[in-house]
Amino acid sequence: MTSSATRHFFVTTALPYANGPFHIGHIMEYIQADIWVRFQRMVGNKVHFVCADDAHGAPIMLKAEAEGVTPEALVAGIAADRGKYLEGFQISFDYWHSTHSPENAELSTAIYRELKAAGLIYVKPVEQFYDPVKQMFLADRYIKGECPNCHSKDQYGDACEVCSSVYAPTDLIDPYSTLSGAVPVRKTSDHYFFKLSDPRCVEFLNGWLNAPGRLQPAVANKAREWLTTQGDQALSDWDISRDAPYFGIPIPDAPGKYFYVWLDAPIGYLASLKKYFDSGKARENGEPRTFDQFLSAPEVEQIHFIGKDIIYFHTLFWPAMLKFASRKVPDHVYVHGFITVSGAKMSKSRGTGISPLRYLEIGMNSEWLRYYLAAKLNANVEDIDFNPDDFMARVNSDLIGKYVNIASRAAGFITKRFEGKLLPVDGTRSVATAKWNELALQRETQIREYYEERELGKAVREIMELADAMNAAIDREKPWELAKDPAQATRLHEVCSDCIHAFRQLTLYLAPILPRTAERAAVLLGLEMPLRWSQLRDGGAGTIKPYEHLLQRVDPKQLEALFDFGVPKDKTEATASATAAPTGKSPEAGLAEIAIEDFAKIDLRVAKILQAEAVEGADKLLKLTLDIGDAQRTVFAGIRSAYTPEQLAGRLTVVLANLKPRKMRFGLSEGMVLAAGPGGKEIFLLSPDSGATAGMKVK
RNA sequence: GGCUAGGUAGCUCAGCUGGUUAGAGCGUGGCACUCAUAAUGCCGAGGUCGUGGGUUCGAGUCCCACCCUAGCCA
Repeated sequence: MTSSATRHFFVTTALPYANGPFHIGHIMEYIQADIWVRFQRMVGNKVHFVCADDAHGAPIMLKAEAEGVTPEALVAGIAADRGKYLEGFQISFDYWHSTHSPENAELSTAIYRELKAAGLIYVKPVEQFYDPVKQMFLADRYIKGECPNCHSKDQYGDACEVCSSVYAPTDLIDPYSTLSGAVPVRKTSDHYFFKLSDPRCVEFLNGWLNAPGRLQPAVANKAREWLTTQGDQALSDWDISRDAPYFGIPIPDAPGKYFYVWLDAPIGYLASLKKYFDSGKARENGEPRTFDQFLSAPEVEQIHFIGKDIIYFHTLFWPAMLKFASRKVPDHVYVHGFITVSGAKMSKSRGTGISPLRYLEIGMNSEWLRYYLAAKLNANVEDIDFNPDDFMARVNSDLIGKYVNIASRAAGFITKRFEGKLLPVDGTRSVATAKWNELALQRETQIREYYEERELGKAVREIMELADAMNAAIDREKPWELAKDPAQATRLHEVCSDCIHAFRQLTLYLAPILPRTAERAAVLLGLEMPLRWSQLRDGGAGTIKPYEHLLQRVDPKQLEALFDFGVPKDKTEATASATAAPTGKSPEAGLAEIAIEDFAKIDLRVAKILQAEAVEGADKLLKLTLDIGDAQRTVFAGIRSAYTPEQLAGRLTVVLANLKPRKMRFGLSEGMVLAAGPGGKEIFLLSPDSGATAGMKVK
């Protein structure tokens, strides 16, 4: 029952850069947005949900060149793969387009012309590094050199990774192009700028940012800080042009100039929507208006889901661009944090993180992930952690043990004893389960609000509380005992009918998160599709089909397979392999006594460190080659924060030689060197007194 | 370095504008039960709320400093 009028939404997720497949972070964002979108549809609102590939820019141009294909072909290849991810995770986009499209070129050009007409575009010469071999200007990331501050070699053009100082690429000592190796030359070229510092922009943005409820408070704060900072950090104008060669959209009346990819990327939201309308798909979805009518309609709420890394573009440039191109501005930008894996930041280069494709390929249920993420997501800009043990516990306990279990406990009786027939809901009956319906409906408003506010974790908690209450009520009624007494048949029928009605309501509450399970449950229950929030109040008599399992449990083997890249399952293991002492606790407090036989199982030996080297891609590990007397061993030790390779080579230490070898991403670690200390810089490697030689047993 | 957010039971997280013995779920210990995908129910154990100061009759909740984590710095 919606008392308010139907709302109309235009919803997007951030456009993924088309130089590679989706990673788990993309999928998380899509799942978050998709759950919200499905919820809105269920309560009767109209949503048009689109996205597109972000196809332009130098990285794609260069990658295509490296692979010997055209940028178009590269992007098409990426796009061809998108569908299996989106279907696999049940992301219900209405349209998926590309920024490399006629619609986007048309819209970008039009918006640019309007900004120009508004007096917000100007041209200014810019001196930049230029690669004389590749014959192109170089973005900061394509220039390396020696840090002007700490003199570390091979630092990028914008900041030093060693001393963290920030500088201009022209400050680098002995700069070189990472593309050709050539020494870059300075060259001047005209660049086009969007005058964000214009008082009109600043005034507009102040108003836009401060509109109540528009942005999450943390996001509004951040944007306001950017907007109001004075001095050399003050808001500056935005360089929106790039010189040829560039894969992008040509700037009108400016030969050899292209729009910077970040100008046409957000316009891609509109381009995708336009294509969706022009292709007739919007009409199929019940939207009679044209693209222009819809986009400019005041009641249409325009909403962007994005990650916290691109707040700057979406809260300053994007609304300002739209405003001064005389268009409607976004109503909300909803920002989420990143996903970490076992507490470690995911990173493609390090190979950590979860491959969404692998997740699907090894047969893991997409709804497990949808549920797990929903259980952890909130409306804040907070990172959330994917923890394998937590994942399994959460999914198995909540979805199987609590939710599905309710149907599973009652359906057998209904089918075998009552020919599948349900009694209608009746709160006046004396059975313990009869009151539950009322309880479930009391929580409706709250659950609805949580969905609306993107407090998915809270919604899940609320729903699971209901499931707990039902399971407890079933235990009070003991249907298995009622079943033994023919005189109690009616009572049994009442209890079990209540269970199935409860299952229907829980299914509806969970449907935005578990669309496929909800659909299968709907078949079982004979519910009309698509599912609607109003079916919470159905509660009549009905007939169900014989029950089949709707969801499987998470199998630990699958989780192992998911992480079987040699990545340590939890990052403490990697460091623990080097620090034998339990941190912070005295041994007598932490460990039980052992017998001498136990100690005899431990093969400790003096080892000579023949070689020590940093491990590329692991900032905590050193790779050690050890002489342990009769053999050489490779050991990865998490001691890089305390030792440099030079300090270690040649010295003696103690190694646990019969530790089960551990496969790591970087290779096999065949032992553990002993060290003490809490970690960080305070790690102290053990050494024998002088006279000891490699291979001697420690006893 | 500047800024932002966070640091609460083994794990994942709630704790509104400061107010009686700090909560939940999972895990764990015990008991019960067997309808249910080793599912469910009942009872219990577990926290000096990052550290150190301060304000207050009273602080996880406000202020200051510091430590740690993550991110942003166009």
